[in-house]
Amino acid sequence: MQNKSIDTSEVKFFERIQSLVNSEPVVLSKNLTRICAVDATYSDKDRKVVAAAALYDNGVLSETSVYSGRFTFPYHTGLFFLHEGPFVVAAVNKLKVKPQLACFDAQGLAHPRSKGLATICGMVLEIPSIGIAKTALIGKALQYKDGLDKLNYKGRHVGFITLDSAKKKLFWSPGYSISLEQLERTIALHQEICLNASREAHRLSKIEILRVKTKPNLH
DNA sequence: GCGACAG
DNA sequence: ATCTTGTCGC
Repeated sequence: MQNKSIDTSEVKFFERIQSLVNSEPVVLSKNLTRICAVDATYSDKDRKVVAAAALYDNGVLSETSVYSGRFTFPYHTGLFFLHEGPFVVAAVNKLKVKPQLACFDAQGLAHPRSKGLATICGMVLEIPSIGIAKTALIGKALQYKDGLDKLNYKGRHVGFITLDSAKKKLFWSPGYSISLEQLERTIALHQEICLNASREAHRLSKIEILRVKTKPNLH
């Protein structure tokens, strides 16, 4: 049901392009203070989408942005970036201050073609990025450290698994211009900021779509 | 071959 | 994710 609106040749075509994506990474800042998260909320009935970004500076919310639009490309597993990417990228671009790290509610490396939305969007933005997903798309858990599992796929380490404050699993994977080692360090040092920013972005996009739905003429 | 499948 | 009411449980 979810992929009936995409032609099989379209799927193959976009998957191929995704596989070929490759770009020189920028460098993750040594002094990481500006971290943003971005999320989107949908109204499937009228195809409206609102993306919201929340920027934290030194652990404090410093700026937010919202982008409202209407989606055309449907959700299709593995091609999520085509569905949501344009909107979350637009929201991050509306921030006046450029983040040093962007967190996406999606996969990065932990993807069948190693390049989920977090990877693609970080590359488009030229901002180092990570994916923090609530469920896994691929891979299995391997015990690693206390409170930190590794996510493995086809014998490869592709990410980490943590538990949030409600003890629900979170699947972290490197996005653009970030190594697994840098991701592990980021989790150790900035996990709470990343999750606070994600919650704030989620909350804002939810609030904003209600406003958009109440005023149909504004979009 | 069949099922699963980020949001 | 969204569409949706009441309901079960800590």
